Amino acid sequence: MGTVSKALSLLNLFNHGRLEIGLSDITRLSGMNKATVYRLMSELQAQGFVEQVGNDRAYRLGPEVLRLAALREATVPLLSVSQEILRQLCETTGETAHMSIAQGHQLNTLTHAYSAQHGTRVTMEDAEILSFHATGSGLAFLSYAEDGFVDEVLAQPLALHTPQTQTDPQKLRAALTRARVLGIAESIGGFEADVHSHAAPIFGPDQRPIGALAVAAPMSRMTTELKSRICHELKAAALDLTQRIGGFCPPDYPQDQAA
Amino acid sequence: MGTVSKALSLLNLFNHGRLEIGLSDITRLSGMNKATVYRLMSELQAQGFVEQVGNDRAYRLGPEVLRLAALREATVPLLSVSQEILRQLCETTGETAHMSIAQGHQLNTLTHAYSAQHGTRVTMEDAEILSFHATGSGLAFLSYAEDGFVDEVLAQPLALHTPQTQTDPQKLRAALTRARVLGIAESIGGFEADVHSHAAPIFGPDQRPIGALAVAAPMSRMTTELKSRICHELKAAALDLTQRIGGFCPPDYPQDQAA
DNA sequence: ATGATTGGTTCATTATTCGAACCATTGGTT
DNA sequence: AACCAATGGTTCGAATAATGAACCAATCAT
Repeated sequence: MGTVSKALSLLNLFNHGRLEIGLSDITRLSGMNKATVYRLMSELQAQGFVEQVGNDRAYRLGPEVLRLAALREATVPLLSVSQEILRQLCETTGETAHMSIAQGHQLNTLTHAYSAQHGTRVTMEDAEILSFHATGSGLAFLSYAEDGFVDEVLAQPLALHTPQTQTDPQKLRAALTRARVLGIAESIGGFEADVHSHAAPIFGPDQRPIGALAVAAPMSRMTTELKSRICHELKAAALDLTQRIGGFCPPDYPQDQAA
Repeated sequence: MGTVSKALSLLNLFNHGRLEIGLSDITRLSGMNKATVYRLMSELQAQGFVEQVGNDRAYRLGPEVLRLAALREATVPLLSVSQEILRQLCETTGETAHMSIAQGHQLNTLTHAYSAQHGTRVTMEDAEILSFHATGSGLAFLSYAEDGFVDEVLAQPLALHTPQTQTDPQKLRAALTRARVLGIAESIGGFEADVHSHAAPIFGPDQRPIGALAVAAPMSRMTTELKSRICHELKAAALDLTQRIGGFCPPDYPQDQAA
């Protein structure tokens, strides 16, 4: 691994539970030498990717990432288009909608929208890490991911987020096959108890999945009627998003007959 | 300059006019060796900071920056708070409002809001590079920046964006002094012809400026009455933003008497 | 066919990164 | 007050990784 990758991998230590990290913690978490970490962080800081704050000198992500994100949006308007689509999707379904993308072996939520229709709702955080095997989004992504990638994910230890989490690779593969037929994956209480989520993959210019669009509802509200409305709206929304960011569905992706 | 800085500096080659760049162009623009550039870009690509697209293999910013930006927003909600404030600011003033932050020797717009009040308006792009000496935002930032920083900026050649651009360091310093007294800087047609912009600095936790909030109006609409409304609203908005991101105004920053 | 691009690769040389040990401060315990 | 265990930060010889001129292969316009 080159120096640049090492430095950038340090940025992956930050997450919602660890927005600020001190030098010693970074050293421990990364397993690198303290002097190395210090130099790398200093360079990241000089470039604005992290900043040091407070009297404990803890590091946190810097403002430079905002500029880059704004430019990325100018290149591929994934966020802005998603937000528009999510606003509509959460209204037509009455439930929480969110979008996430895969980066390496991680699936991250990037943006979400709530419906005002019900008093209770599934709540979300942006930049949250989802697991592939326990969420609708993850399964939707995997259902059209390369075989090798699926193998890698299923070969790793699969966390048991709730008592309902499916961790049997055999059964997960069966779920992926079902998802490929429907174009929609679902998870019933697999990540958060009491949450039933449906998701559809989003595709990039190379016809490979880049992430997923999902609708998450409290299990108590899930009816056959709601389920079919969600599936219908979700597929339309995911297709719309795929196309508007310049992507293409693979030829074997099931299209709705009525369209 | 370390390897990490070299790699990250390559990301600065991207801008609105150059969203995608081929290997040879990056080599030329950066002045580095082609093999070096190739390796650095490969590492950036492996980490998701850039991606290669199309049959010409051109590089563009990757999705990883979105994830980091979402996390940065969770740390310091600069963007989301700004957007809320800008929506209000553009309504009360009837003119285009925008927010920009300084990173190194660059000032970048991050987000903006248009008013629907008039048929004509000043239009903006996010992630646009502003110049310090020719914009209200730049002068607002400089008016409370460290002396050394001001010296550095004014020592560089100052671009003449329009015939009205002020490039005399002497007169610019005088403008900064005026801005310090008012808490507001202005630029009359200095960056874009026909645009009159007012701006107020935004401060970080260390009482130093991090960027600026600005209102840009067509010169033809600028009246004494509008000017005073803009100044009033702008100062309130900038103070609000500063406080809501955990920042503090320096003690010598002029507060409105009525508050 | 030709010549000039392009993206990508090789490998000996060289310069940078690495990391154990060290320093200076801070904050808590006794 | 003395002590200990943290913290962030620094040093310098040894080890490693970055460098860049030259080289391929493919594409494209002439």
